Amino acid sequence: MSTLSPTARVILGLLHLGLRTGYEIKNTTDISTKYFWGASYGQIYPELKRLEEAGLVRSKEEQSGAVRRRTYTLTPRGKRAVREWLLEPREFFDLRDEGLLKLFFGELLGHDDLVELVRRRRAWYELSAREFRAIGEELGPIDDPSGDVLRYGIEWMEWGAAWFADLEARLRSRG
Amino acid sequence: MSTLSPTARVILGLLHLGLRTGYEIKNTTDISTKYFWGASYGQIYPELKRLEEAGLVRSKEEQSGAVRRRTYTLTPRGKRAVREWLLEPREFFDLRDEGLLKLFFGELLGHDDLVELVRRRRAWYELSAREFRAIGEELGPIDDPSGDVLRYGIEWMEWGAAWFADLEARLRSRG
DNA sequence: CCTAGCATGTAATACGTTACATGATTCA
DNA sequence: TGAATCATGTAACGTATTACATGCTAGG
Repeated sequence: MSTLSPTARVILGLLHLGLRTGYEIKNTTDISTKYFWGASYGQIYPELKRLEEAGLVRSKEEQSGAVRRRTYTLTPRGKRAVREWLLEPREFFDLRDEGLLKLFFGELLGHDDLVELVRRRRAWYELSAREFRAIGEELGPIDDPSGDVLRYGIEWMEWGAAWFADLEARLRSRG
Repeated sequence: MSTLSPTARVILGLLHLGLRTGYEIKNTTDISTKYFWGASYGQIYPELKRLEEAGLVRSKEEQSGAVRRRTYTLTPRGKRAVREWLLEPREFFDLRDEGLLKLFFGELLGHDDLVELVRRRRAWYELSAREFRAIGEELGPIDDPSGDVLRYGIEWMEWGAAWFADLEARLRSRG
């Protein structure tokens, strides 16, 4: 991996884009990177603390009324760390896909149960495609790389739905 | 998830297919499920112990010459647990894809570095497709669901290569 | 007044990899 | 004889989720 912890990568990137608090970071990941790079409060807040100790971010306690919040900004070293990370030529990739695992063991299932498994997976791709399209419609057209990521998500899900629809048809005819 | 731990799922499934030792399980996952459901020795051996305590597997110490090995078989309860798991209508899905995360932050990169990121990813899809095809050629035609998983892997990688080739072309023309 | 949202944080627990330790056997 | 492969296992460490605890504010 990188010297930056997994959660640090998404935190620093989002701070670079202008986000300011742990809460904002969590909300943003939940509607954007969640599908390929999740982050939870239990990682975000401790990580922000560690990043400040390491000198990559600086924080300021803000008091607007009785609401206390801590806003973060990148230090020059933090910005450099983001750029260096983005330029590293190795990318971590990890997938845990229980649907594929069940399909791998599909010969342990009867024909109907196998078809049902495949049908359910097709439906899941279709649902995800719809969800991603809804996000796209809410955000409007995005002409930058983050828009490409969303388009990738939509088209991947559409491709997967078609692939599993085809498998489903083949299994039914094998029936 | 399921009541079965993640690693228990692949272990029990492989025992059901006839594998017998922790070592065999590790070797098999390394050339098959690794890409979507990994397992390491540090999980496999302790998990086999736990599964025996739970009564899902039974083990036997075998001594052929001076080689000591412990072979495992499923108990009736173990077989039932596998079937129940396969029939559960929920599948866990988790992805950590650093390439997509970097692309998401692509506006922080200059044009050439962004194109290079996309080019590298296309190359990674192509390499993976080749690797999966090589596995397929080594194993020969497989007319069961595990063969479908391999075909899915190959075609997904081919699709991804094409998708990123297209993005690369669009980025170059945006130049 | 009550609910949703803003906002921060920790503790318990689960899950995972890596590196290390050990030793036999097979085959070139 | 030396490398690869068979074979089992643990310790240290990193990373993650979940649930919980706390309290303010805005709007219906």
